[in-house]
Amino acid sequence: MTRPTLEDVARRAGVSRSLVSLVMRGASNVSEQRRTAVLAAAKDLGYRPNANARNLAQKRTRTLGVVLNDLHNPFFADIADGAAAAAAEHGYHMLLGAASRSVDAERDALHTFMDLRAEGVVLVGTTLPSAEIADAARSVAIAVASRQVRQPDVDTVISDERLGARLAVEHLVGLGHRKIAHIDGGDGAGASTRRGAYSAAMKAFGLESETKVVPGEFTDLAGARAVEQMLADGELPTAIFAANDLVAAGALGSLEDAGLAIPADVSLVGYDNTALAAMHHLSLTSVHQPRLEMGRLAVESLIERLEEGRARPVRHVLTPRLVVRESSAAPPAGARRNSLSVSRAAPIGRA
Amino acid sequence: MTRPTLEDVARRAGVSRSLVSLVMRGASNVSEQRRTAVLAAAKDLGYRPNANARNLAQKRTRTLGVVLNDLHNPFFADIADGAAAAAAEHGYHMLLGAASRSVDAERDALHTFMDLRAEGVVLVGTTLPSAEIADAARSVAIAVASRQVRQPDVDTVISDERLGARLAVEHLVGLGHRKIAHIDGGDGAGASTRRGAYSAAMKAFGLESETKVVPGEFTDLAGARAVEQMLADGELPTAIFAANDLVAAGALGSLEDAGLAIPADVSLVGYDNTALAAMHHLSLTSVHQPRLEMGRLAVESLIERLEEGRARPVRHVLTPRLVVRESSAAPPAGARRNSLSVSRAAPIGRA
DNA sequence: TGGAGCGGTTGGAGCGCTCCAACAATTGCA
DNA sequence: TGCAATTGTTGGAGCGCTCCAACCGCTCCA
Repeated sequence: MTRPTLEDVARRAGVSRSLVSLVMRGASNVSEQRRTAVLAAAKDLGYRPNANARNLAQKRTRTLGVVLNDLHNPFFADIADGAAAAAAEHGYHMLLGAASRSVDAERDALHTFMDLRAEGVVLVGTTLPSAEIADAARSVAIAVASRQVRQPDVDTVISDERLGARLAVEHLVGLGHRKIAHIDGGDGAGASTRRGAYSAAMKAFGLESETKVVPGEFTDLAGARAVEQMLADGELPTAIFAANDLVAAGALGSLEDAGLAIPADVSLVGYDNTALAAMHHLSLTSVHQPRLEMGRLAVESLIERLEEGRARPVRHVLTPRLVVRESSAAPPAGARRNSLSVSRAAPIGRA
Repeated sequence: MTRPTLEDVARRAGVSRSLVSLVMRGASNVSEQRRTAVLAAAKDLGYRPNANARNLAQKRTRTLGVVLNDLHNPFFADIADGAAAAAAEHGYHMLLGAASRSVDAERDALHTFMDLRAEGVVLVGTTLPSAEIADAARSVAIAVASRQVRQPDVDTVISDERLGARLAVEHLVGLGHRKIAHIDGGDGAGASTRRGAYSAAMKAFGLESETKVVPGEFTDLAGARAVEQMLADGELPTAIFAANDLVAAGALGSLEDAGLAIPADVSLVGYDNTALAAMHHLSLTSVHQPRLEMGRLAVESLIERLEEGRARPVRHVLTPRLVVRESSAAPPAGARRNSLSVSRAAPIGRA
């Protein structure tokens, strides 16, 4: 598999290496005759320029790396898509590195990009210690998406979590709810921020005393369990604000199994507005984050650093919005002053 | 951001470039004293070897590229995870290229990897013309996962679709179903194979006359629409074999909305056994493909080519299995000889 | 008629590394 | 005691490209 080089093409076309190089780079002042000769020779030989040699000689790579904490998270996938679109528009190659939720894998991917001399790296949802990020930022432009990192030289793109939680709570309060519980994401990435934002929102609406956080994690099973726990404790609220859509979906399942109707008996709000929430069958009210936009801004921040020489770090805080679907409505008539007393009925909907 | 080179490290440590190179590559016969001196100098300077220069000089990269047709497909993500694990075990770097379901983006990613002189490339679910794949295979080792490609020099890893469909149909037949419809994936990747496999399975069980393909695509909305269509036509079968889990989920929603219970009134089988199917709330019986294994085998095929010099192409056909959950059961009592006559009831489960 | 200017082309140096032959310093053994 | 073998270290060539100064042959115009 020894691939042809510039030299081979030059020889076959009867020109110098330099001329071939010019043609390959699409230079303008090359005679049409030679250009076609070179192109033909290149095609015959199946020649493709060696990017390693080119990068070395040019001292630039026009490549951006994106490190994804988890390939399975649709939220991250959207950010990557947004980043890809922006990279393409600006004429950069984009490479991905996937870390299966392992810090070591994240570090590996970051180092691989640094070694390849990627000009910038976007870290998406990574759990790398900020000191390491700051360290890397000394030799490559770095933007962090979907995580708070306050470091000089590191750009960040996040969405306003406090606002997101407030939108959810406000919506529910507007519908007449007071007992609004939060099933949290445990120690998942961003869970504590969201939990805090929920508490703050409750307080802002004078519902501090109704604040209730039920421990969970970012899975549907955790959502289901949390609801079962609430049912067992006889402390079901009239509305649940779940840490994300997956948790909300799990909660919904358990509620229906318990014979409760959504949203007639209990309202449900998720977070992230994933495809799951949009599913006709679930139709979850959910807080949307502008994911594509986040990826795009991360890349554009890098490009500002690279091409306009910006040095001062930038923080983008994007505005989430609430997408209202069918999982939220006014609380049941009798529940406005009291907590709903649950009569466990036989499951319906599934025989 | 001009990064330090070997030369800089050598000067600072008071040794030759060669010695630094040896240390960086972990060579054994270097005195302990110099090794620590070099390491210290490298650390002070924040030195990381330039992979471009190294790859160029070494004429190898120990890098594999993975081109994903779609970052959002959890099926592909699992294949990538399997590939990553195998690559790491064999000491290769793995880079991802994501194409948002665009052939052009797939081609771009493939070419980027070829230009970087990746030693092998795994194409996951790509829609690239086979001629192009064959062409690329002349200069880099290529394995294709989750798609049929019969080309010399190209390894393939697929799962046995005919068996998968047979498992689904067999399961339903075993439960007593005869009217088993298929909601297909339209012209999505692999949809026609699956459709054919369904027809073949129906025939194998002597149910050729009951064969019914309802057109759809790989979305939950299509699944929902297909069911609505069947309801409108008054031709609801007792069981539905959906092209994938998303379609099954959509179908389930429409069925429940129509007041039908799953699996009491209609049984449902999905495909891919995604996280969606496993969700407590849906609990879909589904055909599982060994996805991680597929990724692993793709990478191992490449490594056989690279390290053992295998030239003859290899085709891995993996065995799917059925994961039975709660969406399938025996057909309703009266339905065994006749088609179910649907009495449209008010939706339940959701008020 | 003799430059200046221009489009097109070329050789050579250099990018940061590896690899190899060669060498210096030590050790082992006849 | 002499020489081979061994261990540790080094300079230089070369990987495949880009970039730059220089050059060639023309045309154009003073």
